[in-house]
Amino acid sequence: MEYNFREIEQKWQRRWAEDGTYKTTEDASKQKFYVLNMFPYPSGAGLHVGHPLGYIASDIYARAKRLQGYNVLNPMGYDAYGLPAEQYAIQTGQHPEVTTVANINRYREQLDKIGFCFDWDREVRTCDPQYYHWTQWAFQKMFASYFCNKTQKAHPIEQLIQHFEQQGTADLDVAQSESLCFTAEEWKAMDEKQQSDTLMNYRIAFLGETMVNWCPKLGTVLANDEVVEGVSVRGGYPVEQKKMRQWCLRVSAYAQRLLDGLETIDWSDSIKETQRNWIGRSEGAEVEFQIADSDETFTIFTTRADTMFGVTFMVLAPESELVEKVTTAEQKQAVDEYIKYVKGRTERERMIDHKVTGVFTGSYAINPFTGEKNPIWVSEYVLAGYGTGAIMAVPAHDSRDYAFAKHFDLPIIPLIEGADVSEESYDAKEGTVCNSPRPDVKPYIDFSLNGLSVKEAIAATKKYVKEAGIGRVKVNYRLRDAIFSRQRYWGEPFPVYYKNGIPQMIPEECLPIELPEVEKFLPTETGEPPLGNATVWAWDETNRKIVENSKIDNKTVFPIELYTMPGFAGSSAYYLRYMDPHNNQALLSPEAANYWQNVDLYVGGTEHATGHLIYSRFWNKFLFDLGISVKEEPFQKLINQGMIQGRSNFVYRVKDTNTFVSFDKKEGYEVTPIHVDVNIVSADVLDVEAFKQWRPEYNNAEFILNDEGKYICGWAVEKMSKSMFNVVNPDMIVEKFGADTLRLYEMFLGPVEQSKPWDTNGIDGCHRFLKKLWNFMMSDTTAEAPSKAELKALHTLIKKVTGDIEQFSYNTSVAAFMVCLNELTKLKSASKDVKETMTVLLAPFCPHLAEELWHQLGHETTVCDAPWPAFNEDYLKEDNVKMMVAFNGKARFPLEFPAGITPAEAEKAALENPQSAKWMEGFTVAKVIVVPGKMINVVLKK
RNA sequence: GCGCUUGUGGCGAAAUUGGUAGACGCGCCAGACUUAGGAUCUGGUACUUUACGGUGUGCAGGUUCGAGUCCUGUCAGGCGCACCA
Repeated sequence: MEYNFREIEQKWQRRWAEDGTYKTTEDASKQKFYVLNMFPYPSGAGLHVGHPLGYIASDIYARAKRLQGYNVLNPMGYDAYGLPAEQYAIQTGQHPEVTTVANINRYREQLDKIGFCFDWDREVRTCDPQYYHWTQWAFQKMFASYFCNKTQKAHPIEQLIQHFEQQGTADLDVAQSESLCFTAEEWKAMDEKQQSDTLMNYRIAFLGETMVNWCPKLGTVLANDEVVEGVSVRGGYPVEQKKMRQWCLRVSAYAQRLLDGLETIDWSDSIKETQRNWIGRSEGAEVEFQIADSDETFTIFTTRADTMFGVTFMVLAPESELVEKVTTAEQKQAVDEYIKYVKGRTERERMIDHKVTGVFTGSYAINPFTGEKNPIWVSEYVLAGYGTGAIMAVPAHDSRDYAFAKHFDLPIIPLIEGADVSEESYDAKEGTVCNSPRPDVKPYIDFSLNGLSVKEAIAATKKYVKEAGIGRVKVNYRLRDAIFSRQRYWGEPFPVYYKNGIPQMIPEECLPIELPEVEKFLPTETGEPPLGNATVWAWDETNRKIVENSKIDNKTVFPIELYTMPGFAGSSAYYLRYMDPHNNQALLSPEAANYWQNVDLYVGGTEHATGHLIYSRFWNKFLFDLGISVKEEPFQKLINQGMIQGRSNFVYRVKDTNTFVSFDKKEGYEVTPIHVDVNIVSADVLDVEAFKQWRPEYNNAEFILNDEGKYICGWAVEKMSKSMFNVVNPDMIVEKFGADTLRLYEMFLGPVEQSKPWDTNGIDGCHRFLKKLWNFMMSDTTAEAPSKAELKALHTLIKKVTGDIEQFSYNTSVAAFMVCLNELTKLKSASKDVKETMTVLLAPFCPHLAEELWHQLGHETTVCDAPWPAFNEDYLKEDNVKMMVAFNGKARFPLEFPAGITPAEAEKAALENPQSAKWMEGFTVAKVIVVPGKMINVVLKK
């Protein structure tokens, strides 16, 4: 009987769907295991062979875990809100929902053909009101919370209000946009609007006036991770900085917890490091400087408190509010011109060339350690958004300050013994401090750092600064608050309306607020976001429902927020929703949360390292503070699958002709390489007839073939994309070889984590293996107990596959299957036990085939519920052991010993062997090292 | 510049604690069966050498009886961050 994969795969896919084989329910008698893939954005192009790589790996893992007795949750869904559908809508008028649903259906069809064990009953779509109900709900909870630095967690905003009523801002240690100072009386005296504005300074979801990445071409703001090198990730359009009133999430409040949490999770070092980088913790000190001839002071942040004696000037960020205050009348014109120049420079220009520019303000600051007057400058190299937007410059020990000092001819004072700063600054944090204070200068204060190491000096200075009351120890983070509004249509609407300019939350019971219909998906003529086109988008406060805009009277009917939420809103807590996807009373029930806890294994690409994976962790921590999520970290183990690149093929057109020359004959011709569809090329040999049909202009193409009469194509590894004609579609592979072959081959290609080019050529080997396996399994079966040799081959496989499952080393598992099958075929094995065990081991990799074989072997139940085979070490033990006898580390000859021989006996036998005499001639034996089961090394001396 | 990561045949790649480098597959070579082969099966295949042998895991050192693996330095590719004080 032939291996008819089409019939087998169709049959079992249908049966699994009918029987609900992969439906998962909470089962307290079993240990849970939650496997999750990053859910896809359903793009119009459909899946290519690269997309399922991670899904296959996690599917194998999920299936193996189920066989090992776990209750496995393996859901799938769609990140359905996104820009491409909206752009398509703008161009064609097609509603994004229509496009999205069509794309989802196509994805589902393609996914179904590969035989995943997803529980589709738990599918979620971020654009479904039943789903975004809880996105809106979480936003409202963040609005109603603030973050306390002492408890390091979120609390209800009412607690903060109470604090204000009792003592104003006294004794307050909370996450905030800016440091405010008012008394309880002042708080009580505020009107409603003032109180609302004040609370925005503390809420976790808040309305803030911030500099945003504005993309004029897309007509929306973008998050930092959506902008690369000054252009948008999607579309590559220029992005500029603009001050706007936006919804923001106070992600920065969680910076320390986001950092600490990394220690508890099982992620790759590189991705953890990327996150640490992104969070950017730096420990330092804030020090206050008095402005000379003025009552004003200002604060700088430094990580090099030890360099206080080397400060020769101060620098303010051009955006700093201090600039105006300190600029003298004589310098005003120069400063204004400079500010104008900086504003004219785009973010991109500033990033590309680091020009040394700046201007003197005319004022001086008094160094609290030396008493010297340091000139205050303004320069674009100081960033307004980090620290205090002001620095003390120590040119001897900071390369940027050094460049600035050299350019403007400012003094440079070295502070480390032996540091040569004539050519460049000495930035290293090591060495012995000197010149602090300088020996030739009368000390200004009774404090010296001379003779200390840099580390000691930093600590000593911090201590002094704190005690003298001129500053404080401070930790700064690079992590910014997330901008949470987008000026788009296709996203979650905010459950917010505006009552006399004060944002109000739509009552929780009225959620979800559904996305309104609009005529046009573009911004309105007045520049409002697309939701400004909606005609039914007003909140009737008394009747608690959405009504026509025409009814807005700002007494009982109010306008609703026109912004929508960004892409990461819906993807931040989707893993929680899978636990209880149909619950319309809560995001999820406490029962579901307690059973499934968090994701045990998360699989996805590295591109989300600083976006989704930060936002999700933040979101989960917030829900954890609320007691909704039961684990502090959402994803315990993370595997990042590599990208599959395309392997493009080229034909070579001879210049000015319609003649194409074979790759191996093109020497001597002037040719233009042209991308050719890889689907009409097999093993780099072009299907000439198909090529003629491919494009009308090639109908009459002529070919210069090679000596074998073939047209050979050139090739290159490139990104898999339509324009390169190198997209390989999984459906085509499934059609030709079957899903099980595709699954096996994708794993056999190499380590899951590694990026690699797709090469259809190698797939034959995997397909051949399955055919051979089929023939072996379908041959006559006996009930006889397997022989020793059979058991050895089998248990070698059990050991290898069981170990590989945990390691994600599936390429070596496939190789082990091949070796095992070869062994068993040679042994003419026909034992039913052996066949059954192999079938179970195969089930995670090739579920359709395994299921068919399982039933052919006489089982009625699904192979998914079979027990995972137990490994027995005894079967691997040999009667005889071959050990290599080596002299001075060089392997010379193998020698056979009975199993269980002692090292001493082996040593004796090796030395007495006649073959050894030849090597030992003229030498004496210095020592003998026996590596049991492997090697006997005889160390010789002259 | 800083951080992470990877360098092994013609190709994709294997190699528990240092212990016969190159498993397995592709490709290639030879053979078998075939009217035929882009089917199937068998054997071979790191390089070099007629052979004995010699050389081999980016490069240069080191530790060791023994190094792909450990240490030091260095080069190259990939990724991330980047005027963060």
